[in-house]
Amino acid sequence: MSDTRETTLATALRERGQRATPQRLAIARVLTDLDRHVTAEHVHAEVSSRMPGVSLPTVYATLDLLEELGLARRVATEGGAVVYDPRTDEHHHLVCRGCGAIMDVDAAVDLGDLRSAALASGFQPDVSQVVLRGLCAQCAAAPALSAR
Amino acid sequence: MSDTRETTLATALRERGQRATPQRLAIARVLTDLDRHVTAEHVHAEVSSRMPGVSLPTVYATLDLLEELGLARRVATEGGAVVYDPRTDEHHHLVCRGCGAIMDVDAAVDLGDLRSAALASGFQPDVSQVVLRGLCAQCAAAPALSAR
DNA sequence: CTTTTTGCAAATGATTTGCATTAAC
DNA sequence: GTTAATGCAAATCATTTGCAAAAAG
Repeated sequence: MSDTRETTLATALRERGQRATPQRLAIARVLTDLDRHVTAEHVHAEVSSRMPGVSLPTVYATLDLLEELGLARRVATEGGAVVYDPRTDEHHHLVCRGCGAIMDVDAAVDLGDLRSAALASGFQPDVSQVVLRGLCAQCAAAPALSAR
Repeated sequence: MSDTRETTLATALRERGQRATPQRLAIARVLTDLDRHVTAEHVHAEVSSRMPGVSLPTVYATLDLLEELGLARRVATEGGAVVYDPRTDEHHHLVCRGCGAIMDVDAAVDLGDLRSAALASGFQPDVSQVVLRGLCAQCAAAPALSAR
């Protein structure tokens, strides 16, 4: 099944006139294997253990590419941290202001009115993203740890 | 009325054992005067024209402080840009993937289910934020300009 | 063969930090 | 007088860029 996935990526790349390099396939696989929110450094560390020599610039470029292809989503927290999310289905995020953890939430949010308002102003929305900031269970229980 | 606002800020600061310095008051005033999404550099430029000598680190520190006090909101776009928003009422954002512009949208979004799901997992949400990515009217009209 | 992609090293740019001086309270 | 806040310069950190060498198609 991972072969299928890789073939899919390889095909998608070739259709765009781009090349299915082993680095790109490895990075894509790492992203789905880790299956959580990861930074570029994170991906680099993991891919390096599997395929030594892959450079950080290549990781950044490939993550951008995967986002363009819709195989990953870039998530920015208000804190400024940027992570990549292997889940591409519509879901939302909780960001803890204490420890910075980012968690998925599966709950439906009706953005109909918002999209209508956007369209009315001439804006053409594609992706949407909802972020709830607050305290995660651990940080709420131990407020001292999250004090500045 | 701006005096009232400054007094409010000064009072809030003193209650926290912090000092109402002229720099802080000036930065807060600049934020409300500009009344749009601004970067720290932006604020620095404007405050410098009114009160030469204010340093960038002070601007950063003060913007953090204002956010803590609930007088400004930090908004991070997936592109990585960080801006401060003087509006503290609940509203949402449109981010153009062509030119990077950030616009406000006033439309109600019912986050009830999302908040419930968050609470159910032990997370205590406070601020919420919805971001819609897409193309603004200008970038949609002139796609060549936003091509990579 | 041709063109893209890579890795390296260096550049960039935003934000933060250390520390002595200054200013609030 | 005490303590917090400022300005400066330097440090840090993530991300991007230029370019020659390597690899994909």
